[in-house]
Amino acid sequence: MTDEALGWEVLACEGAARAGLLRTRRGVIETPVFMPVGTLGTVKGVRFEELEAPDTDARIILGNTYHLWLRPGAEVVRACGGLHRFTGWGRAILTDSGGFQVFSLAHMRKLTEQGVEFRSHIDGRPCFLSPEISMEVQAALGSDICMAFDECPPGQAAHEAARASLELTARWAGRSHARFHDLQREGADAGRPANDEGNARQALFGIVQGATHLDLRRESLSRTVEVGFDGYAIGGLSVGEEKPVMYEVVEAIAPEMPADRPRYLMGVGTPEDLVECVARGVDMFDCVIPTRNGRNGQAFTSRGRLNIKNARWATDTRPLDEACGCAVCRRHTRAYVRHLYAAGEMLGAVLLSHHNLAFFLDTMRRVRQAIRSGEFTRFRREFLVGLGSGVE
RNA sequence: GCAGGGGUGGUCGAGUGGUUAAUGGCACCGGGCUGUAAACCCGGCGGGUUCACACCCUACGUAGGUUCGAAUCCUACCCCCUGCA
Repeated sequence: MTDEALGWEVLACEGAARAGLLRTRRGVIETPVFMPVGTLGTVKGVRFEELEAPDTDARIILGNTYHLWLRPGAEVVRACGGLHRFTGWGRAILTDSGGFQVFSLAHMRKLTEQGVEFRSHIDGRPCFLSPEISMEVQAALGSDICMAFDECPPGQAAHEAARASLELTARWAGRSHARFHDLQREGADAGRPANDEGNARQALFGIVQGATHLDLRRESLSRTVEVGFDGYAIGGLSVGEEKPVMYEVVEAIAPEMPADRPRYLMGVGTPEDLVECVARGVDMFDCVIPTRNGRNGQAFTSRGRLNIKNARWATDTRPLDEACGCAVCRRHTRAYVRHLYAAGEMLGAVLLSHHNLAFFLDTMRRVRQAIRSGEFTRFRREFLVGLGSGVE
């Protein structure tokens, strides 16, 4: 077992922005990177072939502990050889720990020091998730990057509540770390690549909380770093706080995160958020927006958002985004996609999801290239102007 | 021809004397969605004036009538469906 689960190298910086290489046991990932969300072992509406195609070329996707734990169950995935073999996705996978569900399912869970008791959103039966169980599930899934089990408080959490939450998250970070490394030593990791010469273990990221309170964020950061992780994430943003506040927190905290580790901003964001947070020092992102909004009829374009449901596109024979070279934009018109969507045809949602992911991933490619060539400042300015120009 | 049933807003369909511009569904129009309880949720939806409160028109097959008041009751007519001839 190699000591380092991940390789991390910064290739270029511009201001706080950095372009780097993240070496996982399943391939090299150029950063800044956007990770499509595939909660249940599927990036909804998009086949793996399409995620691997040049116009998209996703190098790493997400899976979710909570959802896969409930269905089909960790042991089913383990019995099938881990999440990669189970799904047929051979590139890297990062699994979230279930911490976000502590927030998103807040009204149907009970929080204790030991862990969280959820009522299953599927059938209502009680299910207990803890740092240890989350690590066990993630080992069974065999993801390449695991996340510590955290508590994600609402963005508006007051100082006192945010402190209590942060401290619980810090204790859970220690427990996650301990159980994770025991499991690695025990060989519980179901996802070791067949051709893995280095016999690399899974990686584990810690999560910084503290809501919008910078003193708490700094404290959370130092306590998380104290535990020692392969990478560090900012959690608990884009969960109800105002956008300028989110940018402030990222701007203050990201540059203070260990420079020799990747920095991951969880759950963010819109195209604008990606560029703005890269500018503030973030390397990794994930968000459901491109797929969820795609399924709900919205296309992201270089000129802003386009609601395909709008009557104005009924006979528009242009692609979703005239500046986009994705497979959908090369072949289909707004009129056709709108027709599919209006008719309730699943292909409408599929095409929008594909385009949105291609747009997000292409944006990140351009971001990386801009940083490497020292033109990120200009890129950022022009990109934002483009987004604000409006779809005609 | 006789008997019975029925004609309601873009559409299907409630409503059988008084908060009825008229319940619902669909269609249509618009908005939202940030570590996915989401192919979901919310709003609008006769016309006109008004920023708005509000007001004015026009509406339940057609034309009359009864009534303080009618989509609802009465009469005639038109049309549709079912059964019998």
